[in-house]
Amino acid sequence: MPDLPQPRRIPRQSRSRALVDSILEATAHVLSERGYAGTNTNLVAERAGVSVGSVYQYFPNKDSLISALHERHATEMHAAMEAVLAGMPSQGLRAQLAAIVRAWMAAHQIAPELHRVLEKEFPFFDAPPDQSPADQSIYARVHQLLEAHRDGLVPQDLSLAAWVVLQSMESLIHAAIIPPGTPHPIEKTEQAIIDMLTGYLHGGQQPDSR
Amino acid sequence: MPDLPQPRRIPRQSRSRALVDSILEATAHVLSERGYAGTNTNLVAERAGVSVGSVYQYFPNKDSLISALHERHATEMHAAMEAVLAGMPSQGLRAQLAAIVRAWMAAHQIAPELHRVLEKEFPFFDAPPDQSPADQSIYARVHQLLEAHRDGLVPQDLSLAAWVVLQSMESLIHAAIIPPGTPHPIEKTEQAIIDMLTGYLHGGQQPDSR
Amino acid sequence: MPDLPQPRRIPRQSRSRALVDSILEATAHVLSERGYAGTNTNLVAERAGVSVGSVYQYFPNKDSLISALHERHATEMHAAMEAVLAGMPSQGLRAQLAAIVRAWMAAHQIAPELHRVLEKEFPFFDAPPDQSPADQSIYARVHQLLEAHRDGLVPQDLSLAAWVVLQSMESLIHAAIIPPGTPHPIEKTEQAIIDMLTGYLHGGQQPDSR
Amino acid sequence: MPDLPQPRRIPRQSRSRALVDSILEATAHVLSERGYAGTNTNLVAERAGVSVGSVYQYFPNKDSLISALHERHATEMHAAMEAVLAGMPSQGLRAQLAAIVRAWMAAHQIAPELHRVLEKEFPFFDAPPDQSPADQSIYARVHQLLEAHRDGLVPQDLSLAAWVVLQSMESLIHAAIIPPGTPHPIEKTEQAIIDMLTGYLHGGQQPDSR
DNA sequence: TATGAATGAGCTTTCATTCAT
DNA sequence: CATGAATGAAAGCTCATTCAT
Repeated sequence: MPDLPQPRRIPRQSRSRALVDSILEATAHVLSERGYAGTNTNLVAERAGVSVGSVYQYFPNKDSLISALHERHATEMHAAMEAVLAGMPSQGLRAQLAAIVRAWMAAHQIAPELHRVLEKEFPFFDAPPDQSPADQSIYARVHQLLEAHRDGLVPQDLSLAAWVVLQSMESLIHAAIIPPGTPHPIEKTEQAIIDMLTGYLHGGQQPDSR
Repeated sequence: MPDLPQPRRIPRQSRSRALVDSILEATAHVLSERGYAGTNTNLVAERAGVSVGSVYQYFPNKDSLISALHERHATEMHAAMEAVLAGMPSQGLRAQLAAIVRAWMAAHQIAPELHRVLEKEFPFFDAPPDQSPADQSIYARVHQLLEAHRDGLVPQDLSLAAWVVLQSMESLIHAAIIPPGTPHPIEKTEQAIIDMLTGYLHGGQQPDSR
Repeated sequence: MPDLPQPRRIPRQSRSRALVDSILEATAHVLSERGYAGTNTNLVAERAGVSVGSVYQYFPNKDSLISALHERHATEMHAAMEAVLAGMPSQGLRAQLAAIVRAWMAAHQIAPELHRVLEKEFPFFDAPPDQSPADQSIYARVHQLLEAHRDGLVPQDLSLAAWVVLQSMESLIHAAIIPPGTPHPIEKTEQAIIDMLTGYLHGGQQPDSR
Repeated sequence: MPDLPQPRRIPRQSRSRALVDSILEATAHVLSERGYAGTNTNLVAERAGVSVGSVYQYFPNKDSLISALHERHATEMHAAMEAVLAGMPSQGLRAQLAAIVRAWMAAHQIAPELHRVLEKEFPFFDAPPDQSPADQSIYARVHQLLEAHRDGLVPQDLSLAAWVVLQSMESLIHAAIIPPGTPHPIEKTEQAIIDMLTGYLHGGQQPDSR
């Protein structure tokens, strides 16, 4: 399990691209429906309508499938974030964070079972999650966001603040969405997440905040 | 697999108790060193110095080992929390939360690898985490803590607030400690976690918060 | 599997006798309800209300349990035969065979599932069935019966005839009773068995033999 | 375990066919030499010169191996019966039954140990023997035989008669051949079986039937 | 004698991975 | 490149049997 989940060959031809996509799609399906323990490469191949051999043409091993799925998810989250921010260029940090939280919550609600598997079962592959390019981009973007509003922030170490914001945002969203999910109304939970982030970032300078 | 974590027989004699403990200890060791995928019942038995049969005398299956380990961890965290709070009866909420965070951080630093496996690889058994009695106790205690300081709190729904506080506290601690851990100094991270919780609970009512 | 199913010690004390009986009874129950594959010594011991160790006090191994059960059954069948014949001292062979068939059919109908297991799963232990004392007695009695009516018999080799009669009688009764049993009414089947035996033994000389 | 005997995939290519055959052959060998208890899938695979995986490619589980063997045997017996009858189109029932008995006796003498296992150890899988297509065909053929000679028969219910004839014929042949076998000369036993069947069917009114 | 915790060989079955076609 | 039959290591779990108490 030491080799990194790098696709064996970078597929550029559209046919290969489609193949990779359908394999990934199949992986997501099987993973959602049967969990990690119930997922195996033959099943994925069958579901994708290709042979096992073809799966191994593009993915060095079973775990790389999940790795790729995780990266795809991170990429989608990054895109969602960019899309949302592009639509609200010069607004306040609170509004921007709120928009991100809402967008991510919405995105996760589409396939909660898959995200459960991805979140709960993925990390155990030795792949350090921070190696993911998409994760890096997300981090960078949040960092940039904080810098843009540096003046109003309580935390001074923006790297640390970005890390804290991202970690708690992600884990709260996951906890809220992933089965069994929040015991509370989803909108209230969403608001609480936003409040928490804002409280941290803007938190203390208010004189009445004891 | 829905009703696992019940030991096959309730061990009352000290010999049985010791056996169960050594099996659990062995599980923790093997899990830490080899991860879930590399852990198997024969290995655990060997490490515990007993036969596989004995393992199955007390645990219905492999997963129940991890279940039990998880419960043990939750129980320890609950105890740590109680111990810390007992030593500071009538202090402010911030101080109390800070104490809990520090105690838990310290506790997790003892066997970070084990916690990585427990946190990251355990949840994939369908066992809903909320079924755990120890987890319930922890939640109840935090809820009680918030109630005792209800007057100074911004969030009004204390159930929700307890859920948010617990989720973010736990996930941030895990993210900080579990390999690869924070890229930031541990004390600063710790402080940031405390700030976040306090910011949420005491923080953001300010309309001018931009 | 080479050692013969001889009880370790011949129990003479009444307490031992009762123990052996309850173990045998438990074996019969478990065997009936779960089949050979589902039967194990611990289950039998539990059902009998004794410890496994006690089972091994009286039976050298698992198979000897079934052996003993088989022997018990054969003994019962022998007794039933003797009882029936004792009540009809000087009647015709046909009537006597008919009485035996009816008695055995009735006896087998009490616990068909157990007999299924006994008949179908027992023979596979290397114990040669003819070693059984009770089986020997049954054979001897049938042989004696034929001798008593030697004059009216077509077959001249009475040893062979006794073997044929016993084999077909037993197998037809088993086939009739053991699930799924005959597809025909039990009385008609019973009559057919009697007809077959009589047809063989009396062959053709009786014009009234229908 | 109710619907076993279906091979996982229907082998059409000659290579697969050969594989299935060699696995079955290996099963027969191992079963003959070591009995059911001593038979395991790894042994079968080894003997067949294939890997365990290949065994499971064509047979869903261990028991289905024996199921298949049983069906193969029934098919062979059916074929033997047809072959024999084809060679004696318009002869008397007695002659035809005699021919079948002789053919089956001969067939069983080839691998008595295997038949012992098949007959004695097989039925304990819940597979109802009557489900077997080959068994059905055999029954149908015997029924047809009786119908063709209906006029000379004492039994009027031909279904019942066919059942009785088949049951006793098979069980007597098995008892004669399967170790430890008859204590009587094989030819005399064979003749006795034929006499029994004829005695039942013709009731003995034929004075020439000795 | 009775107990039942402990043993551990051994079995069935799965599935990631390969490679001849 | 694609295929999918074949591989075989490996793992979970059972249960007949023992023996210290």
